[in-house]
Amino acid sequence: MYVQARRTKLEKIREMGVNPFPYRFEKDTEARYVFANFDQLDNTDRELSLAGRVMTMRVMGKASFCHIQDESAQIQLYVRKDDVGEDQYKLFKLLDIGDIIGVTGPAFRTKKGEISIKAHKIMLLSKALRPLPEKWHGLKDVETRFRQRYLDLIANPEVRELFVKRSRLINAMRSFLDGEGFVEMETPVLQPLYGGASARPFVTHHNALDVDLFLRIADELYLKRLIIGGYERVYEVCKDFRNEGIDRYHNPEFTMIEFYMAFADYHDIMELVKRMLLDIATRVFATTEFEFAGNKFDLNAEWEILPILESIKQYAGIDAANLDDQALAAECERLGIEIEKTRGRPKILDDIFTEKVQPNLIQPTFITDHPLEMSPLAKVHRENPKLTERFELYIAGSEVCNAFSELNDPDDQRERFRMQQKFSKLGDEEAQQLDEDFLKAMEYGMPPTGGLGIGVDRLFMILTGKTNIREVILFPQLKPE
RNA sequence: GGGGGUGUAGCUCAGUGGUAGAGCAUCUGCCUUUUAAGCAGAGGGUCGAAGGUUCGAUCCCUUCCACCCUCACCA
Repeated sequence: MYVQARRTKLEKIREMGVNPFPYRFEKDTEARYVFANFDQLDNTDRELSLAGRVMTMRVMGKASFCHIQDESAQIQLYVRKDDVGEDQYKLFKLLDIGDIIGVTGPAFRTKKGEISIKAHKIMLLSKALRPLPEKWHGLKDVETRFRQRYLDLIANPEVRELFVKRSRLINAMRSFLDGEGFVEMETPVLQPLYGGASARPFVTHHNALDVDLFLRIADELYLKRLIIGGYERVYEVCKDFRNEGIDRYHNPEFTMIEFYMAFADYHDIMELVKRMLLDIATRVFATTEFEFAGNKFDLNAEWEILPILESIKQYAGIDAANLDDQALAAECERLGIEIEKTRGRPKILDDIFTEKVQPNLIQPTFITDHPLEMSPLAKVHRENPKLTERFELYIAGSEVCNAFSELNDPDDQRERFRMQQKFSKLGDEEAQQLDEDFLKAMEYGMPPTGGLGIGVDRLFMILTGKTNIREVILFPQLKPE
């Protein structure tokens, strides 16, 4: 019925000889500009052209007010019959909230003190056939907000600003890396083998080749091929796809940024990522202090470096290095940590870590030197053959990134893949695949390299205090209606 | 997958075993500086879906669907 009323108006507008969907409008001013420069604009004859969506209307017999919203702000229009003429005023009365219009006229301040535009000309730019969510209470229903994100963006300016921030954040990362001499590369989304992470993939099919292909779960192995190819600093901002559960920390497609730096080790990467996060936080948010889920942290604080076994000793009181598997399992039971007996020692350690250590890591903390079995792409620790040179950065109890001194010994890499194959046979659906093509590449010689991946959505959540990933992804995955 | 919650007008929300309510939006009339979106009046509902209990269900019961929270799984 709402739609019908609007269609009737649409016909009336057409009968007046007005095209309700014209082609362009010469917009020269943003609403925000008028507010920012009102002192120079007030009481001048300067004609400004603005355009935006009608958000409010107060229509009276011969003079009316409305607000239009453009990308920058909302501004009031004063439309007087004597100023715009009989026909335009008639047209104005046929407008609805939601219509997109252009206006030309000078800026002034009303009796009540609101900065406004006195319309000399009004132009309908697009007729809206459906009513907008109400303006006073706004749009709150989260399902509508996610399913019809455009309504969320129209109704909730802070959401519009949030996604601009997201864009700026990614831009800042690119600009930081570019400044460090990195080059952004593009690697395949469709891969004959999936690799570079432990996760279940999406499978698709290429008809002409008649082969199954996987949507990438990471771009790691391709970026390393580029390091082998002679680029010394590469990165990629990429969408990865993981065929796993959806919850407030996981969306099936998500954004990663990975970078690889030849001749560097994981210590260099720690230093680099710290500089990078400080740089982008300062540039995008103009602060280093944040709060996420009630936890305050400061990127300017000291970033502790804590080997994972040390962290377990410190927070769980378990000296895992000196315990055999049985004793370890007994300790878990004592602490009330449920473990699956079938899982190997690394998984048990991971469970302890997740349960007892991770929630305590509020200030930026590098957790380092993970056991070998957990890290099939990381280089053996130079001082302990059971460990790898790896770190994960934790902030506010969340993992933000994962990095290694990259494994570049092809024979060792082959062994690691074989170990993964064993896990796979034991039923680990996330075990990594043996990639002969990648091994071949490495056999041509890969320089010592440090590499890192940052989950961009997670990082952005932490920096904006959003505790649901759907708040930071424009079109999050939902079940079909 | 388990537990808890939500689903009522375009939007935000009340409510009841006896044919459904408010504010805003919509429609009509009035109005040349209004504004929580002017004043007055009017219209508007498959009460998430299907079944059951009942003389009668939006309300009680069952199943299903979607979303939120939480646990599990999972980076």
